[in-house]
Amino acid sequence: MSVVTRFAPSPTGFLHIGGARTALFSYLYAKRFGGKFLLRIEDTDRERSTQEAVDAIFEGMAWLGLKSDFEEIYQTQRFDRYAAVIQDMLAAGTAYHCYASREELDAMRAEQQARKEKPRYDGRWRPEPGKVLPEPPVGIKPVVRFKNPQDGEVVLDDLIKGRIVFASEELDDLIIARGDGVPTYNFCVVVDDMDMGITHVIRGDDHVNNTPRQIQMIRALGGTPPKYAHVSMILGSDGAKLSKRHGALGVMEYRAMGFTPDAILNYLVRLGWSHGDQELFTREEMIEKFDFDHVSAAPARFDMEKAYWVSHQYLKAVEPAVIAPEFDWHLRRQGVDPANGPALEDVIVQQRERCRTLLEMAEKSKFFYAEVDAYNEKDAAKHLAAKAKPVLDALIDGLTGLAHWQAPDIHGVVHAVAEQLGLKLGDVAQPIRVAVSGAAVSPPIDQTLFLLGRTATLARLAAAAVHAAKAAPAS
RNA sequence: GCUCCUAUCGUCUAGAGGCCUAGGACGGAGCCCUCUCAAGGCUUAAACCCGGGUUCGAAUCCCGGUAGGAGCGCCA
Repeated sequence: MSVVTRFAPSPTGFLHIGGARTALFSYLYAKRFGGKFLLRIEDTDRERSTQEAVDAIFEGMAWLGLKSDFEEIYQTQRFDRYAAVIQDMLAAGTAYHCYASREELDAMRAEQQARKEKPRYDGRWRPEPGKVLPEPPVGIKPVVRFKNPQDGEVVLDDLIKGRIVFASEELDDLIIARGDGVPTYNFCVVVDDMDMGITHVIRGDDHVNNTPRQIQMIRALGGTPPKYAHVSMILGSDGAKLSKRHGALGVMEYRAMGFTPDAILNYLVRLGWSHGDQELFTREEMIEKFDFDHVSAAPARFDMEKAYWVSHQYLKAVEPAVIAPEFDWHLRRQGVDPANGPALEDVIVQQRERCRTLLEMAEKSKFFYAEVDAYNEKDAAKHLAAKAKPVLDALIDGLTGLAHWQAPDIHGVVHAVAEQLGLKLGDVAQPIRVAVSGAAVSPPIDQTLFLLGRTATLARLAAAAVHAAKAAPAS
């Protein structure tokens, strides 16, 4: 049987990092076995579901490159099917009407908690042989409850957590259709997973306690339960649960931070999963090697430092052309036009070993595409003081006459100036850096000038010379 | 409260009874290299939650604590 997995978010917010990891695991597992992966929108709660959230989820999945093998499915478009199944269950006696009001149920739960019991439905409308049910009150629309078998136990052989056994009597009769007829989550999931031939349900471990009831429903419907893998959640770096108030970020925010999709995926796949000592995986390797045997059952903390390291490894390893579009996106976001300067690929090659993210790279590369509007104060004070004037003049002189604007030739001029003035290379290179980039950090100076081009270089050196001439003599 | 889950360096993890003097990676510290920042190379500190068992032998198996977490809706 071919593997079919699904990612089934409810559209109540952006695609967060934990959801992205669950989606990734589902995707990888399906691909590993040549199966299918599908995306299903669980939007039965119309109060909380929004179109913006649906769009945000699609956007996040698309950016990560986790493509569904089918057209997206919306539960709200399957109401007819759910209604038919509920009718069947009512007819078969595996579900029943319950007329208890919300107030009645609230009171029941309050009493149970006062008695230090687990709050649960007490079965007051559950039909049993020989039991006399109350007369249905008029004017009340009943909910439909699943009649959960109360004998024996339900065994869940979880691919990550191992065997978990639940006593059936712990499972109360959950509502599968509201008073207005709208079906509920636990029921829709069961019907959908059966209808769609889902073989492996991979989801957050906040669902383990739902699983035995879902298994019971599947059995009541005559189906065979799929395999389950409950993935632990991701914690913040302080070990606290990630929430909207506390550090929970949508995947698109990681884009804004300068991560590439592959880097995020690589970081996430190693969060809770391992393959020996291997840290870096291409997408193909992830697919080839991912398995649940090595997924940790314990929650893991999101470590930004390690994520940055993974990001850096990707920037250094990947073909520059692959990340050029994303780099372009960041430069434009920084307000510069990438057309006004050297080819992005060339800049990437020079910058990537000193940048952990594309955001950082864009910030450090702006000067290639826009004028330097202000010098870093400290750097200018140090390197563009009066004593820099002769250095800059000599450089302008040497570079103006340069026959070929190539890195080795530029390198030659810089060395010659240093020698001629009896200075160390750094004493020449640093004033140039500040002059052309505005600050004292840049790629190797010959590469920097080569990429910047002769015209811009000379103009910026000249401006710096003016600045140095006006500067107070070095103390 | 009840049910369920989890527990190895600060963090992510390797570990399937002897290969463990507990390995790798991030981060930290130090040194080397160096035109800046990096990158790179080398070195280094750092962990089996506690207590009982089982066994010739336990990080690994069992039991009990402890500490975290999840769930207990006409939410998903």
